[in-house]
Amino acid sequence: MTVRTRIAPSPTGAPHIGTAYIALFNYAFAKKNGGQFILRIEDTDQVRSTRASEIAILEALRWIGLPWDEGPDVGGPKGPYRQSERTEIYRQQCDTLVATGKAYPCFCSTERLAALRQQQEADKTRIGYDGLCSHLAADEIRRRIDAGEPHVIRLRTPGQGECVLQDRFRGEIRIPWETIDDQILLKADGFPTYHLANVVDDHLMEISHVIRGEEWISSTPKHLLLYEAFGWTPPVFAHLPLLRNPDKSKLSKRKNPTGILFYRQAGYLPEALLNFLGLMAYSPADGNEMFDLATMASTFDLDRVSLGGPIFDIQKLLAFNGRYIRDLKADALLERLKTWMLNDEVFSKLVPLAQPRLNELSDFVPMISFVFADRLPLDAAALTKGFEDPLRVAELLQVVQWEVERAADWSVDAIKAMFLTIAEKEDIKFKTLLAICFVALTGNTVSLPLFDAMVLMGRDLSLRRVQYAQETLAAAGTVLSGKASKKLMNDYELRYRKES
RNA sequence: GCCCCCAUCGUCUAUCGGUUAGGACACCAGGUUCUCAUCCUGGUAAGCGGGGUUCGAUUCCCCGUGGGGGUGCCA
Repeated sequence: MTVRTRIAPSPTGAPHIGTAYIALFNYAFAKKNGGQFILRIEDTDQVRSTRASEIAILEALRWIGLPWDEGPDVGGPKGPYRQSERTEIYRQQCDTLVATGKAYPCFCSTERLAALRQQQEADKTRIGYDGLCSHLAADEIRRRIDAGEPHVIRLRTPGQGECVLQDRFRGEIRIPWETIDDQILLKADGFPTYHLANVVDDHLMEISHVIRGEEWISSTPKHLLLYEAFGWTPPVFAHLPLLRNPDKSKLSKRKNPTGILFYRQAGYLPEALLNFLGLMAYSPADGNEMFDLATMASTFDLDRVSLGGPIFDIQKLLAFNGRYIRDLKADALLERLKTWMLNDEVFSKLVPLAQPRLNELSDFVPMISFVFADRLPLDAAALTKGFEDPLRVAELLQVVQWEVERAADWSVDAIKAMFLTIAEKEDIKFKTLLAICFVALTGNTVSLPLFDAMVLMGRDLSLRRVQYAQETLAAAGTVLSGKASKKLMNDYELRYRKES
């Protein structure tokens, strides 16, 4: 049997470090066995998926150095590799399930579902969908569909007994069927959910081993049930432990830089990052901590994967990165610096911004240096200058962080519009808001045009700077209490999201 | 609440019943160096608790405890 693995990211945001981590293990396992590694884009969420995010994901994976044998850009025999281009396949497959009674149409409204969820929450009996539509008579189903009533397709689950699944790392896992409700397979918009698309694609693309995050264990019974319903042989499942924040929670951008592109921008070497990721939940048999991708791919052993959730410790990554940089020959390092940021492409953007502010040529480098830095030395007092209540600054930075995360587009115009919105909603002068941001983003009260600089630094580094500023305030004792944060978030959701 | 997973230094981990429990990052001390960094040497630091199984448990089993994940017309 040919080993085929895949990484299946969802293009709904900045390419995540966790994606690279899972991809690395899939790649290593496939290559160790002379198999193929496939990239599949899971863009079944029409609302959140963007092409920009997809492009960024491919760019990030390419940068970090994990090549795929088949994918949306390079094609392959089992394409297309973008789920939004395969909807007809899912619909057909789903029809066969409905025809055999293994799945059924459900007409329940989202309102009813929300009420049901609320009720179950109150009764402390969370069991999910109650199966109201699972016993509808055939003629009624016909009638309602013909009437054009919106509906979804649900998978019929056993409701009793238990699902016994084999995890490559953990062995047998037993999950009672009664804890698994009738999962939606096809949404009202005709798009499949992850569960359907994932199973259909893994089968059609002949994926032999599904190496994915631990977060998927609890939905594996649904997947197994689907394989059975289709009469297909399921792949081997291997659930890797999740990367964690220092506080042990699932790695999140709130507490860590999680964007792959942040690491590129901050000046990490892709081979160092990859090596470090390969140390998460894994240790090579020879005990040598420093290894390249080819070595990992040729010696990889699933039996050497450990299951405790590893904390993504930037401190150690930094030390690794330093070793990699120091091991470079000087001329090779120079080349790295050029490809990184020190090149004419970047300078040509910077020169026109700096020129009006130059008196001596030697002013140039100090003026632009913040663009090339990771963390800037910051002074809490400079951030809160002119504000009676420093907590107000902490709030504003938090709002800026959220808006930067959600900005649809990363251009000068979009960033300007973003800040105008914030100034208006926060009832604060544009100028006053920007003063804080100048300090946070550039480390100075006077600097190059902020929005241009932010475009050059990229979203991930800009975001990180805002977080550094928040940390600086926190270190000076200006911290939003848990309660205040929560209130701020609710306020934010209401004022920024609902109306826009 | 319910279901599932996990558990060795602060962190990443080695150990696949018998070890002075090893390495790496961080930290501390010393040395090399015009400073600093690098580099070298040394040091502090761990088997969550309780029951079993066994001649012997960090290792196997059970129960607690702790942490994590899931419980979406998100993946």
